[in-house]
Amino acid sequence: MVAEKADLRREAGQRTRDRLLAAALELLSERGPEGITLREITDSAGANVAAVSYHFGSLKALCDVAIEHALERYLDAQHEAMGALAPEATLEDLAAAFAGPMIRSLAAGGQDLDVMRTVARVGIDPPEGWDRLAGKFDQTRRDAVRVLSASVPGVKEPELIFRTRCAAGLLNWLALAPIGAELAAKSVKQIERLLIPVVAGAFRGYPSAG
Amino acid sequence: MVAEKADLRREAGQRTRDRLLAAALELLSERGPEGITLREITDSAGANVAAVSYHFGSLKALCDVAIEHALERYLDAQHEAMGALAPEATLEDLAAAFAGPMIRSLAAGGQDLDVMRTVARVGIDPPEGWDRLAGKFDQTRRDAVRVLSASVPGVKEPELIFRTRCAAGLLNWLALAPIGAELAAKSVKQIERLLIPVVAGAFRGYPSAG
DNA sequence: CAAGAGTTCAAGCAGGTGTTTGAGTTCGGC
DNA sequence: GCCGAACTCAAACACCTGCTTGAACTCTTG
Repeated sequence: MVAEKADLRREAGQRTRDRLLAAALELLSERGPEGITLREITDSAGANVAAVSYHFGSLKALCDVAIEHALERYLDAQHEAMGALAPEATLEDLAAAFAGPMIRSLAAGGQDLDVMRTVARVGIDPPEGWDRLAGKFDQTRRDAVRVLSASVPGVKEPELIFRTRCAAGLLNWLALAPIGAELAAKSVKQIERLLIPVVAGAFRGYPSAG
Repeated sequence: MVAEKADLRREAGQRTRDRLLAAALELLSERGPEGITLREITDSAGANVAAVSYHFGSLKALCDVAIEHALERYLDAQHEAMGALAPEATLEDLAAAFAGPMIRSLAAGGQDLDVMRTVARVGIDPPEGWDRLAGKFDQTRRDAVRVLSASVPGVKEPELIFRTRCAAGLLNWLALAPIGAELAAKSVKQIERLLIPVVAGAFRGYPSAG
């Protein structure tokens, strides 16, 4: 309780660092790492161009940190949703948990949605970004397959993984495409009513093998 | 049969125009309109930078023409596939027709896949691009809903449209994301075996209302 | 108070951007 | 053979890119 001196210089520095990260996240969610400009970020954050070099070393490093932060928040949300699932959960339970973070982010907008869109872009914009981060999605995929293998009999694991990746891809598409923006105008309940049957149907497949 | 003089100047001009369009299409499919460079296109096409201004007026105009061409080829393929469907086609028939062009393009690669990816990017990269082209997708959507309304009873048309857009979104995601690249290594038959149950399942929804 | 670390800032750098220009080449029509 | 149209080209343009620099400012420490 002693060395709690408020070093105002460091606090101010942290604040501009955070503002830079927030501005970068918002712009990354809109245009991706390639469509972003150093001056855009610093203008939006109310900082000098040199602040990026000072706090992060380079524009690319700032983007990497912002993306990593976003991915962390994304995975936390997914992990929390999937972790609460019992192994004998129904397909609808699984679909609701799997799509839950995206549905809530769509309805909420703001930084939550920025996070989802930024992560979604990882899958399409920079080939090297995906290579570095691909492994991070394994856990959620395994969580889903665990439930699926009970709920969708007669379909082998590689195919269940494929269906999980399709469902994730669809959700990512919603985060980025105009249809997601239209969806975002609705309430959580309305979005669930529309989306969960689709996700669950994709999981189950047709004709069903069981 | 008379005025068929071969004007070599014009033919040569058309050839560089076509090379520019082909190079633009390939780069657009990889990085989208924002991630593209004039010199990249002209280098790849073996043309001078001024050729773009001469033949198209500007880089943006070249991209617009390339995207429009791609969209045309895309819609032709979809229209052909969906047009052959009988109103009483099964859900699997519909899914096979709906996903057919994408499946074949994934397996074929090359310019066919470039077309699909370029069109897919229209949905996410430039907000104004979608506004201009959104109407072009209505016909295919109506074709799908026509079959769906018979095969998926108890679900109203707006929801059927939503499911169709989800299916299209998933296919677009496959065109752009790494999972599509993995899929592309397989044969048409293998891709169909994996993908059609997912698309048909998304169309049908779960639990099925009928 | 002076020394110094942490942070911000205007200015400037080399290099890349899309576009224009004016001369140059190639060919058909007279 | 010569004119003019179609086309290509190197050079230059004004602007924008990410990044660095050296001086300033702010606050802590001694």
